[in-house]
Amino acid sequence: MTPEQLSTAIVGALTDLVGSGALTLPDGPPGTVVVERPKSKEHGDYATNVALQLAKKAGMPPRELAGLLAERLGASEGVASVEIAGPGFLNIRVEAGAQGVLAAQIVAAGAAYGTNDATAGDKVNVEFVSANPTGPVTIASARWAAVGDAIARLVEATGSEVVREYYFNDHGAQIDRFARSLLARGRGRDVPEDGYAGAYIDEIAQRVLAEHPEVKDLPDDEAQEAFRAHGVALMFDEIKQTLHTFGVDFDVFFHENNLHESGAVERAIARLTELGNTYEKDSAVWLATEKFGDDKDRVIVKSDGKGAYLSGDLAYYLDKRERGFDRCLILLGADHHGYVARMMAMCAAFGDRPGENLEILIGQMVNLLKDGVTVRMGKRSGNIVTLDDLVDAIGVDAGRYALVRYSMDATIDIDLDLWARQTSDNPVFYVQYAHARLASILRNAADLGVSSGTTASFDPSLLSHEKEGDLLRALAEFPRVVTSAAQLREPHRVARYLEDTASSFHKFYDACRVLPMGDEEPAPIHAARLLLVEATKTVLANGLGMLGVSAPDRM
RNA sequence: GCGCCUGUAGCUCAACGGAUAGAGCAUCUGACUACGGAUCAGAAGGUUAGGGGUUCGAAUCCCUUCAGGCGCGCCA
Repeated sequence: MTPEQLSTAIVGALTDLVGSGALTLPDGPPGTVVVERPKSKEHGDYATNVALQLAKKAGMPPRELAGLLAERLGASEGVASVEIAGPGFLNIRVEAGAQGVLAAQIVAAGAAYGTNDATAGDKVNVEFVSANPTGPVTIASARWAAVGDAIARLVEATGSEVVREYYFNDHGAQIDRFARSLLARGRGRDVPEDGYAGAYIDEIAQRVLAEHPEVKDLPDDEAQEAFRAHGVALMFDEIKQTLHTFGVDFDVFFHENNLHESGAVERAIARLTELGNTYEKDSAVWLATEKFGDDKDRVIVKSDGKGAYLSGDLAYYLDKRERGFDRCLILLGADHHGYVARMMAMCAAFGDRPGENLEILIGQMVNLLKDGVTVRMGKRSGNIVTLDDLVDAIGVDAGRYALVRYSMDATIDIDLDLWARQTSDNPVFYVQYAHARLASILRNAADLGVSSGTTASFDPSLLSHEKEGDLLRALAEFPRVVTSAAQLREPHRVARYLEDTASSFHKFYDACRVLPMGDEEPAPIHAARLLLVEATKTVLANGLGMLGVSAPDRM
């Protein structure tokens, strides 16, 4: 008996009540009902607050409505008891057998358990990282790499077609500064005032010279262009490699230059003009964003005739839409939050729906603590902590998990010294350990010749121990956790869920012997528990997979 | 000055508007001659920054004060 099945049963009960005239609901019964796993066991296996929600509409005191429902629901198959509690909660207990079958269902579903097709047919573009190729991937970008990829995996798990995209900004003043810095270092001069410092600039300059010796003899202006082209290429390869090592692979690397060279920018502006949302003032072209909720209108073509920064994003957004994406997600750091209003206004100016066709997710910053002190970081200052550093220090799994475990709304402090210790302070070990332990039980079972048997021989009612029930209920929760995490774009919910489930497993393990001891003959209870072990392993592996974290069989 | 985010246990953080606000770490007390003790059982720890409001019910929504972070260019 899963929460979904209970929900269906409750809706059925409501429909019956309305049909029999015992209940009046102006809007009819709801399509689904929230069934939750109560925090306290005294509140049953599952609980629902429907009676509280519907009381007002039904014109009936909540407890009375709850009473009607309890009567109907109590007669349902698989339901052991229903109690009315507090202001009108329904506390439901489920029969062990009805709950235990879930173990077999999970094992049968395998890697598919937890996935659904709720958003099937949606084409979703997830743009993240998109750091300028003027330096290595920093720890700040690392957060978006981990979170963006996890969101992509989650959205895929709910049935959408997802493209991971990186917007490669190879056009503009930042790149000019980068090129000038390379030239300076390549010629043994100090970097310009507004240039990029940092040892990596030297390295890149030397590599460019080593790979392209002819650059050495070019005049400054030509050499600078050569440094720009080769330097950007080198930097970009490095970024791709870093992200790949981190388990993040993009489907599309979109070059900003394309937009400028293909006339896409002009086309986007023409489209907005057609829609009556641009105007000229002070010999510049403006986009009327204020009427779509922005603080003020924005320049898109400067008075010198050059496109303003926003013009590239106009064209880029239009391009994504023309490529058929229903939903465009963009992950940005909090230092770009000021950009959201104008982007949303731009979306509306195209006649699209902000929040639906365009979703901008703002994540707060990552602070680093070294020796208990916040490390101040900046590419320009050359004081950089990179994603590679993070991976070197704590590995890919711990790194990804640490970055994905927290709500994006929270700034996080990563204590490098602590994480570098690789102790079990990191909750990922707790989850991975549970998985390894599960794998170990299955190995031992194979050695002992114990098998979980076939679904036919599996007796779900044997899984009647309190800890088995707790674990089964945790496992039943997984699909809903995935769905809500995907909808809310909050992968940290999956991480928290996995920790919770791992905990339920460890408690079960402590209380319930899975394999026969000594000369004991294998009995149906061993087979049933072994199936529960397999089901748990499946859930942990699937969940970790959605976060891009490995599920090791041994540690 | 305006905008966005945050403020929850000693620390790091959870909690679709739900019941007694939960985990981990740290602290204290217990459990290993059998499936991985990287575990488990228990204790202690809170005026959810302060103050109003909305309702059956608020950490969550609204108003306000305070504190911190990040932004507010015809820069990119």
